[in-house]
Amino acid sequence: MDLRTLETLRAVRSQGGVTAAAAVLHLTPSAVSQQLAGLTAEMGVPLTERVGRGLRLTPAGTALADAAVDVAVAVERARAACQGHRDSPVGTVRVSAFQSAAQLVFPRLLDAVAGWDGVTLECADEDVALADFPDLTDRFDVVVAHRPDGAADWPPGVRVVPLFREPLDVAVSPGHRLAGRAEISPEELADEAWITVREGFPVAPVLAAVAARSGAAPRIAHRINDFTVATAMVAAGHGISLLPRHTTPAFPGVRLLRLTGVPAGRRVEALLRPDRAERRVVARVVGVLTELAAEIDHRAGRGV
Amino acid sequence: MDLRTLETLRAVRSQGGVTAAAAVLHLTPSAVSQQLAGLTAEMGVPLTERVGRGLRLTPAGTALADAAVDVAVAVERARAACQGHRDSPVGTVRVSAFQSAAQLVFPRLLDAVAGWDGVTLECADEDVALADFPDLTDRFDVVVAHRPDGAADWPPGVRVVPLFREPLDVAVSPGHRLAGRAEISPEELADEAWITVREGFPVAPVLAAVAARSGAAPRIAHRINDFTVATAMVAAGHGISLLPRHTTPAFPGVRLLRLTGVPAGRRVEALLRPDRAERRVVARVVGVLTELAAEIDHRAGRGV
DNA sequence: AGGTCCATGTAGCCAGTCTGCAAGGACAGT
DNA sequence: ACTGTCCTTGCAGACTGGCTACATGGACCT
Repeated sequence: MDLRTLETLRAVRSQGGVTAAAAVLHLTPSAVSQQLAGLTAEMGVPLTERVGRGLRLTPAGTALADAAVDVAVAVERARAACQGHRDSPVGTVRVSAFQSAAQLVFPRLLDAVAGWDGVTLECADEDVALADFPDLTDRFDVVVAHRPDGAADWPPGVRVVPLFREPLDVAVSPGHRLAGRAEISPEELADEAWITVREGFPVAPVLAAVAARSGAAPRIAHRINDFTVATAMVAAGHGISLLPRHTTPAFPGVRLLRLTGVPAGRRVEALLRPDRAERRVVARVVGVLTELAAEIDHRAGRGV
Repeated sequence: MDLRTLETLRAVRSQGGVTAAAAVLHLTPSAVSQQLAGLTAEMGVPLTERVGRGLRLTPAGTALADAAVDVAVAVERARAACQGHRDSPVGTVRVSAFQSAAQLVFPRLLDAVAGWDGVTLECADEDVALADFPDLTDRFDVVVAHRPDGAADWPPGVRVVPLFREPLDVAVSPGHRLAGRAEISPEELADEAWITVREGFPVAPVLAAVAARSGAAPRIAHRINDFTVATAMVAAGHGISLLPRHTTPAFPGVRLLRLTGVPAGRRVEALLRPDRAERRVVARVVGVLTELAAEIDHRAGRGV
C-alpha cells in the first residue's frame, strides 16, 4: 500500500490500460503490472479483470481508486501545510493549453512567473478532442481547455476553474459579399462553404447549432484545427469560419462579424486533478491565470 | 514523502523523541533519524528542533503531522473501501485494557471473535496513568481506558468510543463497623484508612472529591493499583477502598456500600487512533466491545 | 569531571523495485 | 482458418533505497 502504487492504480483507470498508464508514469508496462499484482495480493481482492486484450478495474478496484484520490489530496494538503511555514511556494508546474489560448496566455504567464524564485513553468500546447481533455490532467498540473456553450460538464473527479467565456464570430475575407456587415444572422449563411475543426473538437457543435438555425446542413469545405491556418485560409477567400473573437490572430483584412439570434461561444477553463490542485505553487499559477482571464474579459467588454 | 515516513513523524511527535518512536515502530533510532532528515530535505523546512538532549517538532513539523493524520485516515478508508468488496473483514487487532476491564472483557471478546475466520485478536493488559492512555494508541488498535467522573476530556486527535459508566462503591471488610450498611455518606468516612491507587491513576481524583466532602484530607494507608490485591487487603481488614462496582472481583465477605450525596464513578471508554479506527476489523471489534458494554450496563440496571 | 542518555552521522548489507526479454491470449485482416 | 499485431504477464538480473550496527558529538545530572 504505497502512494506510488495508488497513483499507478489511478493511472490505469484513467488511461484505460497498463501500457498507457506506464507511458504516463514513465515506467515499463511490466513495472505497472507488478505493482498491480502486489496491490491485489495485499488487498486480497481482485482489482482488475481482463476484458479482451485490455484491462478494466473491478468494482473493488474502482472503489480503491476513488479512495486513492482522497489519499492523494490529503498528501498534497499535508505538503501544502508544510510549505505554508515556508516563505513562498516553490516547485515546477506543468501547464498545457490548446493552441489559441496558449498563444494568448503563455507569454504573459511566463512574464508573471519570471520574478518568482524557485518556480519553474513548463508549458506545452496540447489540442485534443473534447473528451480527451480530462485525461491530460494526468500529465499536466494545469490543463487549459475549452468547451462549447451547451456542452456537457466535465466528468466528476476533475477540478474546474472557469477562466473566461469567448464569443465565436463569423470570419470572412475582405472580398466576401458580407464583408461590410457588422452583424449577421444564421439564416444568411445557408450556402456558405465552411472551414471548421476536426470532428469531436470543441467548437464543432457550435457550427452545428448555427447551421441548424439556417435550416440546412453546413457545407464543410475544409477541416483545419489550427486557427492561425484557418484564418489564413479565410483571408485568402477559401471559405468562412467560426472563430473565437479574442484569440483569433490579427490577420490583415479578415473581418469578424457578430452572430445574432444564436448564442455562439466557448468557455475556457482550467482543468486540474484534485491532488495537483492542492499544491500551493499550482494554486498560485492558477491564481495568475484567473487574473489574466479577468483582464481578457474586461478588455473585451465582457464579451457578448 | 512516504506513508511510513509520515507515520514515523507522528510517532516522534506522540512519543516525544527519536528513541521512543523507534521503539514503537520497531526500528532503530538511526533509521528514524534518517527518515526525519530525508523528510526535512524534501519539505525544505526544518521539521524538528533540538531541545535539551531531546527533540521537538517545529510548527511546520506539527502542521505536517496533523495533516499526516488525515493521510493515514484516507489510506485506511481506502483499504476499507476495498475490503468492503470482500466477504468479511480480516486481520489482526491489538487490544489493550486496564486490569479490571481486561478481566471482564477479554474472555468474552475472545469468545465472540473465536468464530471469525481470519481475525486474530492480540490482547494485552496495560494499566497506566491517566495521561498516558492516549499514547498507548500508538501500540494498540483499541485501548480500553478509564477516566474518573469530571476528569478532563481526552486530548484531540484520539477517537473515543464510550463503553459504560461504572459507579465506585466503598468496599469494607465483613468485620468493619459499617459492614451492615447498604449506603454510606462521605461524612461518615472521615477517619477511615484508605487503600487507593498510585498518584495520577484514574480513580485517585474521585477519592479526593469524596474526601473533600468529608472535610478532612483522606488518610491513605496503602497505594495498590491492582484491584484484586486491593480487594484482598480490604477483606483482611487493612483498610477501606473505593472500588468499581461491576469489575471488583468477587471476594468472600467484602461488602460494597453505595455512596450517597456525591457522584462517584468512572467512565470506561475505548480509545483509538483515527486511522486505526477506519480499519473494518477494528470497527467490528469495537462493535462487539460496545455490545458487551451494553450488556454490562443492562445487567447492572444502568448503574446509579 | 565523569557518567549517562539522546540524537546523528557512516559503512555495509539486504530487500524491494525497475528494466529487458520472452511467453501467452485476444482481436483483426487476409 | 491462419497469421500478424497488440496487450498483459511472468522471469532473471541490476540497482536504488532503507535499515542495522557501530561510532561520534552534545547536553543533562551527580
